Amino acid sequence: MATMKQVAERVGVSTSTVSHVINGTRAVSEDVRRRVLATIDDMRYIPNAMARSLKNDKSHTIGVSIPDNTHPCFAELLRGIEDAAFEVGYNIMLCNGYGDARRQAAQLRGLVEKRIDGLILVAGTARNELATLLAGQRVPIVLADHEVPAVETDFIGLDHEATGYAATRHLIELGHRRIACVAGPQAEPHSLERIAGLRRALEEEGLPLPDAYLVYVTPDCAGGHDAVRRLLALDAAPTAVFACNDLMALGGLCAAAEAGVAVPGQLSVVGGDDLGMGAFATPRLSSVAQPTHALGRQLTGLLVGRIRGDGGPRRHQRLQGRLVVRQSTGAPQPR
Amino acid sequence: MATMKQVAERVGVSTSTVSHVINGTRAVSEDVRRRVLATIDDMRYIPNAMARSLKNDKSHTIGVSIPDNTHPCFAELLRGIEDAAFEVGYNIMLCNGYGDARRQAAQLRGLVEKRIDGLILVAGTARNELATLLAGQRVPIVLADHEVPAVETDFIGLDHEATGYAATRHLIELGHRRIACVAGPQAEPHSLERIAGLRRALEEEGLPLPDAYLVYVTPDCAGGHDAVRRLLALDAAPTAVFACNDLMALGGLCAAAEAGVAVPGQLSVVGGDDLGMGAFATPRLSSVAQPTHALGRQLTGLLVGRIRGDGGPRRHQRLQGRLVVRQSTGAPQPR
DNA sequence: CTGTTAGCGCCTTCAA
DNA sequence: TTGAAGGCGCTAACAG
Repeated sequence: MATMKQVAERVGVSTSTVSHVINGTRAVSEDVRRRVLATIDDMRYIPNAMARSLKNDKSHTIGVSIPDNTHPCFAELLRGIEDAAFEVGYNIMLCNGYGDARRQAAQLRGLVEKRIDGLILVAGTARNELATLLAGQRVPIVLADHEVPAVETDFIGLDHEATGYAATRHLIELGHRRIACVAGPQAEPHSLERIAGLRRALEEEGLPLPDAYLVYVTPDCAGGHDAVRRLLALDAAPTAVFACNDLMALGGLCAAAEAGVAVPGQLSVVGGDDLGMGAFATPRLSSVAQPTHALGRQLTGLLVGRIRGDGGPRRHQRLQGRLVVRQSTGAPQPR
Repeated sequence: MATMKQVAERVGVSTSTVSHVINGTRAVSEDVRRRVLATIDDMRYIPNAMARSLKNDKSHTIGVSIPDNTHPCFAELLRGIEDAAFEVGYNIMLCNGYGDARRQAAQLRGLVEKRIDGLILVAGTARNELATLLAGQRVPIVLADHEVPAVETDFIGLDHEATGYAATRHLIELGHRRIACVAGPQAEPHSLERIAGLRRALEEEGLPLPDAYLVYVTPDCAGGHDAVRRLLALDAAPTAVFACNDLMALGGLCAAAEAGVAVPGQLSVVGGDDLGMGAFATPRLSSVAQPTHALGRQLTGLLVGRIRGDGGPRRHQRLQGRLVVRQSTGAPQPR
C-alpha cells in the first residue's frame, strides 16, 4: 500500500507538502497541488488513519458494548448509533457481551487498547462487575439505558417505569381488574422498572397483584408463551396481561391461541417495545413504542460532544415511550 | 494515559525491556519482570494498539458492511461474525449501507483508511457499483451471501435456490397445485434465486406460475401483508403461498387472518428464514431454516485465514437450509 | 540478561 | 511557497 513518502518522492516534493495538500492546511502552488493530487489518484494512495491517530491522539472510533445485537431492541439502538456516528465521521466497534462480565471486560480492555475515543455502554446484567473496570479510565463513557451504580457519568435511557404505568393504565381504563404481568428474569433492571410502573397503576386503583399474577421467565417468545400458558391455567385467570417486552407478548399471543382463548375477547395482551413485527401479529399487538433509534442518536451526539471537550453538567435523562393501541387489547367480556 | 516510556523510566529500565515483558518475547530476569508488571498495574498502563499496528501493519480489526443490522437475518449474521472474531482476537467495525452505493463507498473508504485487516461484505442491492471501488485494494475481502460479478474473491452464502425448491416441494407434496409466491423487490438477488427454486419445483410437476401469482413487494411484514391480501382477492386464489422471507410470511399470516381465511385450512404459508419469532406466530410458521450464524462464523474463519496468509484456491460455497414444518402448512381443503 | 537505535506513516513547528 | 527534522508509542534488530 502506497505511503505518503512514496507519493512525495514520485512528485519530487517533501512529505510535508503532500500532507498539506491532503489536509488543505497551508497554501500550496496550484501546479504542485495538481500534480500531487494526480499522483495520489494514480498510486491509489489512501492515508493511514492509524498513523494520523498516533499523532493527534484521536481514533475517530467509538466502542459500543451491548448484550446482544440480535435482540430487536438492541439492533435498533445500534442502528441509531451507527447512523449518527457515520454522520459525524466516526466508526463504531461492536461488542456483544451476552451478559457475561468476563467476556465484556475482555472486550472493553481490547477497545481501550485500540484507543477508542469513547464508549457507549449497555451494561446488561453484568453491570456491577464493570464498575471497577471502568473506573480510572480516561475514556468518555455514556451509559445507555442501564445505570451502573458506581459509575458516575452521562446516562440516557428509556422510561421503563412510565412504560409499565402507561400499559397498565390502558388496561385499567378498558375495565380490567384482573391484570397479570409477564416479566423477564428477576435480575433484569428493565423488567423491575416496568413492574414498578405496573404496581403504581394498580395501587392507584387499589387493585391487587397476586403472586401468581407475576411470572418471571426468559425474556423471549418461548418465555412469554410459557408464562401465559401458566396464567391461563389458573383458577382465577387474569383478563389482561402486560408483557414487559414484545417478544414475550408475541409468545403470549401464541399461547392464548393454542389454548383457544380469544384475544382480546377473553384476554387482552399489551407489550412494551413496539417491535415492527408486533404490528402484524395476529391479532395486531398493542404496545408501548420506545424511541430506541432516537436514543441511539442522542447517545452518540452526547458522546461525541464529550469527546470534543464539551464540559457541561452530567446528563441524566429518560426518553418517553408512547402507547400504541391496536387489536390485542379490549374491554373484558362480561360472563 | 500512561505510555511504555513512562513505565520504563519509573522502573529504571529501557522501553524494550518493558516491551519484552509485556509480549513475553525474550527472557527477562524474574526481579525486573516482577517490578515491571507491578508498575504497569500501578500506573494502569494499557498498551497502545495503534502504535503497535503501525509497526507490524496489522490492526486486528475487520470491517463488516451489511445493508441493515436491524434486519433479523443480518443481525444473526453479524452475531456469528462477532462471536468468531472475538474468539480469535479480532474486533469488528460495523457499517450499515442501506443499499446506498454512495454511503457504502464512503464507509469502505473510511475502513481502508483505518487499515482494517480484511472485510466481510454483504453487498446488498448496490453490489455492482462497488466493484470498481474494491478492485485494486490489497485488503482481503470475503463476500457474504451476495456475489459481486466483477470481484473475484472468496464467497460463502446460502443456497437460496435450494431453499425455494425445498419450500415449494413441501407444498406440492401436501397436494397443492395453485401455489403463489411473495417475493421481495425485483432487483434483489436473493428473491430471484428463491423464485428460481420455486420455478424448478413447479416445472418438475408441470404446474404453472401465472403472473398474478408472483407478486413483488417490499421485503417486510407490510409487504407480505399487502401481497397476500391481493392474492386472496384473486378470482382463482392460490391454496398455498411461498414467501421468500419470514417477515413477509408473517405479514401474510396477518392478512389471511384479517380476511377470515384459515391457515392452513384454506391457505398454506411457508417462509424462508426461520426467524425465532416465526415459531410463535399464529399459527406457528413453517419455514426453511438458514444457518445464518454458522455462515457468519465461517466467513470470519475464512477471512482471518486469508489475513494470516492462507493461500489455497478461491472458495465458493453455499450453505444448505433445512425445512422446518410447523402449523402454517397443510393439505389443501377439498371444496 | 539488557540497552541503543532505527524506523512504522503521518503531522507540525521552525527555518528558509 | 517549500523542506528538514522531531516525535506520537511501540517493536525489533543489533550490540553489549
